[in-house]
Amino acid sequence: MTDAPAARRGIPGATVARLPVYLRALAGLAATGVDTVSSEELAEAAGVRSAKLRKDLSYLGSYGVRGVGYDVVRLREEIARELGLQYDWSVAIIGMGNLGHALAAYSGFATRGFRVTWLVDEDPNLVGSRIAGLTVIDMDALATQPPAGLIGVIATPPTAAQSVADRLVEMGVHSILNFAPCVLAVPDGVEVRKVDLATELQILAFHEQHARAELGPLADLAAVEVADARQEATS
Amino acid sequence: MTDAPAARRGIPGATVARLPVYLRALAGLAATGVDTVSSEELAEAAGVRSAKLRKDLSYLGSYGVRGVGYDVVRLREEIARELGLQYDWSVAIIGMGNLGHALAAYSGFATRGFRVTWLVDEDPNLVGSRIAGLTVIDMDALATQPPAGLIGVIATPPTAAQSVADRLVEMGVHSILNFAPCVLAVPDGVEVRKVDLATELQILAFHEQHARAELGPLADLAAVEVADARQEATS
DNA sequence: AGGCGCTTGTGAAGGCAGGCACAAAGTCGC
DNA sequence: GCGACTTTGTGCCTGCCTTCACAAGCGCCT
Ligand SMILES: NC(=O)c1ccc[n+]([C@@H]2O[C@H](COP(=O)([O-])OP(=O)(O)OC[C@H]3O[C@@H](n4cnc5c(N)ncnc54)[C@H](O)[C@@H]3O)[C@@H](O)[C@H]2O)c1
Ligand SMILES: NC(=O)c1ccc[n+]([C@@H]2O[C@H](COP(=O)([O-])OP(=O)(O)OC[C@H]3O[C@@H](n4cnc5c(N)ncnc54)[C@H](O)[C@@H]3O)[C@@H](O)[C@H]2O)c1
Repeated sequence: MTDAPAARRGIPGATVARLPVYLRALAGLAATGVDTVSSEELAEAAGVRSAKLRKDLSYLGSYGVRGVGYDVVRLREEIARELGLQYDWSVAIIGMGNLGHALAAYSGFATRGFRVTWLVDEDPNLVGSRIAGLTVIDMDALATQPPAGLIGVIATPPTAAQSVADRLVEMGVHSILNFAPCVLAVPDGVEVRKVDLATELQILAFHEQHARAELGPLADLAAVEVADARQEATS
Repeated sequence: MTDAPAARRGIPGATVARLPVYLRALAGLAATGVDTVSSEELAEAAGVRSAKLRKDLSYLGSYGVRGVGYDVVRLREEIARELGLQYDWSVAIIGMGNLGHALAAYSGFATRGFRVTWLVDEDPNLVGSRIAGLTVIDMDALATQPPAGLIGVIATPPTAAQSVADRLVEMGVHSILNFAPCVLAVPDGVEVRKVDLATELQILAFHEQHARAELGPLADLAAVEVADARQEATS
């Protein structure tokens, strides 16, 4: 914006998704006292190719020095600024079941520019109780003070996820992280990202099955066969 | 393979990643008694464009009927088979902390072709205890019976993740789901997928910042400013 | 039995992302 | 002060993914 002349709009989505990885790699390097890093070294730490890394960083501007590399501290600041981490973003977790509890107790948020500010549930037994130093409230209470820039984390059962999302959108939230295994319909301008365990495992199962098929055409499928014998064998 | 003449190799990765979503949408439709669905309807339920859906399904073969649509039951079977879900895959969760507990207690696995079979930790206080009906063991015990087709889920702190991954690879595992925020180095042929909270939030923060910038050039940044006043204001 | 309308499956085109390779640019040593 | 070495930034090319658009195919209705 006004204070970032080099930051042109239109950073590719794929690049944005990798910036946090670079940021973490840089944090690791900084912790070991390194103060300058080449694209080759940083790429190695981030698990990408160096050409890709350089192209990604070039979208932020020219913060490298040819023949030397990147200044670790400087690059961290630039990436963090690009991601908007110069602010502490508020996070509301909706649904304080097994997963919600684990998330609330997780310390990894605070260390990275995020502050869990609200814990929400609809269960009367939970509302009012204290978890990880916060008092659980209900959606109505959250709606009374909807801060701009709030990020909503949905950890309710899938059946409730859409209605929760609707209420969040209603109160002006336009960034949602969804743990419920379902598709959320939201208006344009609202960004939903999903974390889906079952999907990830199924993708792994696909690769596992194919890796196996390649090792041997009829390799023994040691995975437990499904108990209920299926009648139609072939089709 | 032998019983699937239509299943040609080389399904694009992007398509594989969407198949689980289609599968879930189909399950929802089947539950409501629908027995035939058009690409338009299914695409709507899955949150994608109908053309994309049709192209994705075409990689599996021609299971649709022109002028009618797809048979819900049949399509579910075909997708499930392609993903390798005719088997129950064994899952080992390594690291029984906050997250590991939540995962072990999660019922969403079993219902989708996955069976949590081993819970692993190195903490002597945890090894031997029972969680969600299973006895926690250590890595050595897991290594004595490494079943082919095992999927490893890493839920340890990031510092331990690489060594855990190494041991899993050693015992023949080549599908890993990593919850620890770090990059894992593995040999070719081993598939690692990561679930990374902090990354997802940071990506959301990026979009949040830009959505805000578009609404008004100098819109009020209501997000709490970082407490430690930063000396260098602009650059 | 034949036409009509609906939906699939897919060729073609456009866009985006990844990788290669090298010129530009800056540093270090002498 | 200059040359040689190192590393960045980027133009180009290749391949994958997405979207469009339509012909082929199927069932239903008359
Ligand atoms: N637990 C896991 O490891 C895990 C893993 C992957 C995905 N998930 C998904 O995460 C979600 C939560 O999982 P969980 O195990 O914590 O479930 P849970 O049943 O333990 O907790 C759900 C919580 O949401 C609350 N809730 C329900 N409707 C609500 C509403 N309308 N508004 C506010 N709160 C509401 C309930 O009171 C309950 O406390 C589920 O969708 C699940 O599929 C969980
Ligand atoms: N809790 C969350 O909500 C959450 C969210 C996102 C990411 N994560 C990540 O998931 C991981 C686990 O988080 P957590 O909150 O459960 O941590 P935790 O500290 O509660 O649990 C870690 C567990 O791993 C075990 N462990 C450590 N080293 C081990 C080894 N070498 N072999 C086997 N077990 C070992 C420990 O004994 C402990 O029980 C962390 O990397 C964390 O960053 C957690």
